[in-house]
Amino acid sequence: MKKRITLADVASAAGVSLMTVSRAINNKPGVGEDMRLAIVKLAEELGYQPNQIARSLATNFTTTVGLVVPDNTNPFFAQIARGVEDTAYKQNYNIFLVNTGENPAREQAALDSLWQKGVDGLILCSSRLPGESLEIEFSRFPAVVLINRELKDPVAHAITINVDDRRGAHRAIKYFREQGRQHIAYIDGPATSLSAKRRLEGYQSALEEAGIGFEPDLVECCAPDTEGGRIATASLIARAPKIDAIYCFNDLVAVGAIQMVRESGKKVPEDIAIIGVDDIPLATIIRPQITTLHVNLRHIGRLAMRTLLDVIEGGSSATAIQIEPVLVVRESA
Amino acid sequence: MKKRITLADVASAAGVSLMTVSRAINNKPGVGEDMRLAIVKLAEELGYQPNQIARSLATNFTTTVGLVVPDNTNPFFAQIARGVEDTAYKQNYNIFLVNTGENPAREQAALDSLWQKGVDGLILCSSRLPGESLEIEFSRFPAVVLINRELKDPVAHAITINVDDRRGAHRAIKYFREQGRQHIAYIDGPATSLSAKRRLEGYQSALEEAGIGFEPDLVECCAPDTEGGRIATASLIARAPKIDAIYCFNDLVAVGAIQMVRESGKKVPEDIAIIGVDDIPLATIIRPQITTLHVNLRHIGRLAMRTLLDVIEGGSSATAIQIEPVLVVRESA
DNA sequence: TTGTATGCGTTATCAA
DNA sequence: TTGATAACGCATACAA
Repeated sequence: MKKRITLADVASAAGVSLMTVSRAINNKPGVGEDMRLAIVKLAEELGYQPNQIARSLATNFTTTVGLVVPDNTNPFFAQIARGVEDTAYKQNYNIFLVNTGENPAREQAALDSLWQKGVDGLILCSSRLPGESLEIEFSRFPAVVLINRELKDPVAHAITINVDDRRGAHRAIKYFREQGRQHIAYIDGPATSLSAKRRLEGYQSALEEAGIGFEPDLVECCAPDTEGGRIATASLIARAPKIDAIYCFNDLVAVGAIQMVRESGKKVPEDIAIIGVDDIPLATIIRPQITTLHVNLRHIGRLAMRTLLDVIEGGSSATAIQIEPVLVVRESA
Repeated sequence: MKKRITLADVASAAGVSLMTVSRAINNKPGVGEDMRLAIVKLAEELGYQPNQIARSLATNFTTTVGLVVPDNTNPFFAQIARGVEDTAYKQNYNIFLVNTGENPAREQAALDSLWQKGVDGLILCSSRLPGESLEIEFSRFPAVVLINRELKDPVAHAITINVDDRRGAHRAIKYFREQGRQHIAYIDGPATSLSAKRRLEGYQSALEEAGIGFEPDLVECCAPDTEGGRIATASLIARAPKIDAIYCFNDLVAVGAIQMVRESGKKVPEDIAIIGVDDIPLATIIRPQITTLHVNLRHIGRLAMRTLLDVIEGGSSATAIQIEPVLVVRESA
């Protein structure tokens, strides 16, 4: 393995002091322009690359941020991660990716580890940590962006980014109503999920706003996948044969719903219209293509990173950001 | 933001020297057992967490590795990343995730950046770098694992992991032959792709082995997605109506093929059998469920990280690892 | 404009 | 078994 070239190496090769080289390379004032050019050129020739570790020890900055997600395999977080990394790259930051597997202990361990590595900031997605633990994290990390989690009270250098699930549900229900649908069911995700709670609220309030009452019979919970959608739809149809529309927790559930509706001899969307959430790639692959609520997740990732950098640099901004989902009308509704 | 507790703080609180604390915490010899316990306990109480940056500067190790992928949004790499992170976590390592977007310049910049951060090793997926550049990287990183890329000559601390695409193609063709299929077509991916090249070779040699000649007319290239599969299948059917089996570059292509076969009035698998590659989640969601070549990508990720750690720790192993795909028979063939 | 001393928090090295 | 001192490579503060 090759030896590392240090500032000292460049300095002695240039016949100047270490500090002059440092200033030249970091574009700091106090160096003659001709000298600077010569030094930069020499450093390049020698193949000098700054040792970020030494730099970090001296400055207390690492140009490094932590990204904590439940599972980077989930397209939802994968898209966000991509967005985060995109703008991180542009700003010469690197990201530590950590999975928690929905396990609070592992999440806590991950945060400790990131803290020991001195990250400049933290992007925390769907944290499962209790509120008190979060507060402790806020107090030790210089900057935190929280995605998909709400805060009771605003915190100094913490910013939350959430999808406006209530608004999304409103859009979907309103669309159903405009199509003349009368009996709108909702298949919700696991009760533990924050989004599930918010979407249910949205569904409920939208129905009331539309003048149709909320019927508990028309709501069913399920695992947030295709199989869950199949099961929930089957029992929904059995229990309330009159339903003519189903709002689904996500697109995978919607796929299961579509399959089950068809297997029961009804047509999508003629007999039963279906709307999903997420706009995953699958939504345009299967037939009928799924009408769904779309959010630009990669954009959220970029926004999160930009916001985090703002906080790190001291230029604070809003403390709670809401993202509006857009209804993409395709074939299932 | 809270002040950091350092070794010195613990030392003065314990009334001993800095080094004694260091030894106690790192379980190094030279400390009385009673003393060690007392110090560890005190450190815990004070909330001491080692500063990894200082430690790295002193030891030249960072317990950090770089993971470079074209796009972490692609399920193929997302699965691998998850596997890598899983075992990294268990060994108290953190991973830097970087996307290249298939852009060699960005890939090179990413490697420089990781090198500056002093990573202990590198996992490089589907690198687009020319061979000479790769050699330079091998010489400066302490350890490298290359996924989905082959090396002409074995390199000291570089290890390659590849899916045995030729073998996979053989399996598929053999299965088709056992079913009595006579005219087996192949829809290949983009010619630039290494896997595409290997799979085509496998298809060709398998046909020859089976005693049926290779007909160029039965091969079509396409974009590696559903739309590509649709287009390729359409022209394949038009050109060679007698085909009764299609081996597809991946599952998305297979989905397109299935759709197009059906739209042309034929049945899957009765008239035309279809086999894909990858076993993505979609394979079990759509009907008919796709028969496909499965590789455990998460396992590959874990293997990659384990292997990398072996190299870092000096315990070298094999230099080229091949992973065998498994044929999962479902409904499409 | 340039150079010198000092410190960042830790481990390695030697001495007690 | 312990402790003092010098690195690690860089940047900050101050002196020339």
